[in-house]
Amino acid sequence: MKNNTNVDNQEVKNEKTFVFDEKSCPVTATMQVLGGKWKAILINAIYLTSPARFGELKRSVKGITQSMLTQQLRELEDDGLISRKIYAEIPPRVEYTLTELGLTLSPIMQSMAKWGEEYRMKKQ
Amino acid sequence: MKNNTNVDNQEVKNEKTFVFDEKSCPVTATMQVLGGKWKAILINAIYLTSPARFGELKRSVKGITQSMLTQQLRELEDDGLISRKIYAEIPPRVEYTLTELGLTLSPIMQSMAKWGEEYRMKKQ
DNA sequence: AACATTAGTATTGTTTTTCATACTTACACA
DNA sequence: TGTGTAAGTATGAAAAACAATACTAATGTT
Repeated sequence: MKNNTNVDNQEVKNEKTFVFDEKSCPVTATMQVLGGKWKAILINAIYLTSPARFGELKRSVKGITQSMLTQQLRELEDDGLISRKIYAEIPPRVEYTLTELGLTLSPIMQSMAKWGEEYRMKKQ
Repeated sequence: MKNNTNVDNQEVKNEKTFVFDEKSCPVTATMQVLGGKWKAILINAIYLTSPARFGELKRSVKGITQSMLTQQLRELEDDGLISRKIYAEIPPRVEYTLTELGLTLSPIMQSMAKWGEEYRMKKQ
C-alpha cells in the first residue's frame, strides 16, 4: 500500500489547482464590461472622435441601429466608462466622452488594435 | 450667398471622417476572435495551465458545459490560437496548448487582467 | 402649414448563444 | 459480466443579443 502524503498525491494526480470563475478571473471581469458586439468598438470610436455626438456615432459605426446604439451607450455609462453631456438645445445635442475610468482602458484598446492589425495581415 | 469651398464646408459641418467597421477597425477584428462569454477565459486558462487537458478545463472553468467547452475550443483551434494534441490512449487524452499566434495575445490578456483587477477594487 | 432636424423610446421579431440532457467508444479492472 | 474512465456528439429547449420599424418632442426654415 502506498503512503498517502501530499507529495505522493501530487505525483499520482498531477492536476493544477487553478480555478477560473467571475470572482477569481480578472479577464472575465473585463470581458463583462467590454464584451458583446459593440462595446469595444464604441469605446474606441469615442476615444478617437471625442467628444462624440450621438448622430455622429450612428453614422460612423457601420451597421449599428439607433436603439442598439442607445442601449450600449447607456450600459457603458452605467459602468462608468463614458459620460454623457446633454445640451439644452433644439434640435437636441448630446456629447459622449470617455471618463477617467474609460481612459484607463486605452492599454487594452491599443493592444487589441495592434493585434487585430497583425492578425489581419497574417490571414492573407 | 456663402461661397462653397471645402474649408468653408468644414467650418459649417465640423464632422470627423472616421469610419468604424469590420474592415477598418482592428479592435473589431480582435473581438471577433476573442469575443463571447468563454473565449478570453479559455485562452487565459490554457495559457496558465498549459498543457491543459480537456477534463481539467471542464473542472477549472466554472460553469461551462461540456458541449460549450468543445465548441469554443474548436473555434479557437480554427482561428489558429490553440492546438490540440490527441494521445491514442484508452481512455482518451487530449491536450491543449497555445500556438505561436495564440501566445501573441498575451499583451491583451495581461492588460485585460490588470484592468479587471483594478476595476474590481474600485467598485467596492 | 408642412417639413427637417436630433436624440431618443417602444414594440415586435429574428438570430445567435448558451444550457441541459442523453448517448457513444474502447479498454481496464473487479 | 458489469462499471468506470475521458473526451467527446447529438438533440432540443431556453435565454440573451441583436435588428427593424414606427413613433415622439420642440423648434427653425420653406
